[in-house]
Amino acid sequence: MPKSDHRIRVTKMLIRRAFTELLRTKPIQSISVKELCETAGINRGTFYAHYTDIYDLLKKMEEEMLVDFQQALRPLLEVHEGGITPAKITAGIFQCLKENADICTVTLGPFGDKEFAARLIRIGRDNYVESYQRFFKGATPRQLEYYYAFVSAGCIGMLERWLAEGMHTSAEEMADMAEKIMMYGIGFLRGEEAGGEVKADYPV
Amino acid sequence: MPKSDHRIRVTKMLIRRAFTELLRTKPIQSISVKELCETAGINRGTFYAHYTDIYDLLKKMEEEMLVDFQQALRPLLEVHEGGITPAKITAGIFQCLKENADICTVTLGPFGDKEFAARLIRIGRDNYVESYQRFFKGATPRQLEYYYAFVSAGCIGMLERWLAEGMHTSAEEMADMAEKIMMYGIGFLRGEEAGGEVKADYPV
DNA sequence: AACGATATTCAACACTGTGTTGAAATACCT
DNA sequence: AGGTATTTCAACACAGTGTTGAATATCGTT
Repeated sequence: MPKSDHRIRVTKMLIRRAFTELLRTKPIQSISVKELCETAGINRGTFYAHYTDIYDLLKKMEEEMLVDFQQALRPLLEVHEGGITPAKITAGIFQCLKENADICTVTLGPFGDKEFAARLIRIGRDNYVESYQRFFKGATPRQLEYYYAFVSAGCIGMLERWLAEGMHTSAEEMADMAEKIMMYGIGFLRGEEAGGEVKADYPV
Repeated sequence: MPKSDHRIRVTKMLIRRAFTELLRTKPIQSISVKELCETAGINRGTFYAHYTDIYDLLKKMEEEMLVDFQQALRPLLEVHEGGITPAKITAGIFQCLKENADICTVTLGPFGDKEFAARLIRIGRDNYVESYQRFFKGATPRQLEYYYAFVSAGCIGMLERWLAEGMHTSAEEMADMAEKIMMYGIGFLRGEEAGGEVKADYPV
């Protein structure tokens, strides 16, 4: 039982390549199935054999990326109490995004899909929030909500800028910056490394 | 010379009302001009007399919102050195968004437009970045870039959550939270009000 | 109130893209 | 090499697009 026919893989590869190529020049809403198939060099009927429409294609591509994303995070999260710092987790995230740059530059780019970013955020959410909650009992749930809304969107914003600039900075350095901004806010710009209490109290 | 015919205003109002109504139920990409005109109760030809397509309509609605946005910010920015705190500016921003909730819930919502959020960010950018640069000479330009990318996206993220929750929190409180997160990072959750040096050194 | 000007309606048009069909051709895997 | 699965191809009905011109309704002004 051939899990994946060679022809199918080729077809899907052609479709996806053509799709990302088109997305570099125009927003998704003005890409038609017809045009996509012509640039991919495949028959239109073949497209419909695999996807229902353009947005279905996008969704499935994102899906596969998110599987990678989850897999990249899992080993980091499993140890959890075994000396893994939040910085390392964050670095792992950036690294994973870097490895999937071709898709991410599109889905996180100016013509990208908001929902995709939202899902990236949601994946991180459950892992981070509970750690926070344990260590900041004084904070109200609403404050926690908004803090997470802020920093998650903030990380996405950094990621977008990073991708837009060709990812010259290393994943580790990006993670380090993100971590520090989350920890110290604007203190980050003052090279505030030894934050004292705040850092010490943060879950390891 | 009548600057705006009464009929035109009525037509545009009907179109926009129908548009936001439809956007509450389905993503923009599956709204056709035909359907829009039917729910608006106007002729399809009339739509094309004012807009070229659905996205043109969205763009023009966003445009008007951004004019409001700019106007709401200008008085705050003009004084600039006269005792206006960043907190007040931020509160003004949240207030403006709240007044344009009908459009913003759409353009910043899950089916919304990334470019719109990006433009909101860009408007704030020029005003904030130079203030930062003046006071944080130790920071590299890249650090400034990424710090701004982080906090601007962070604010948008908070805004989105705020809109999604029906804006029950006051604009002032939102601004206060945003401000503190930007200043103290996670220290915000520990009720860190008297940040000492950091706050004192921050531009007024 | 009546005017010219302007906006909207309406029906019709050609056109593009959609999504599906069945049969033929092609490539796959064992 | 053979049976199977995939792709191709032409054709189809269908829905939405964007534009047209003439008729109608509404406007601002005198």
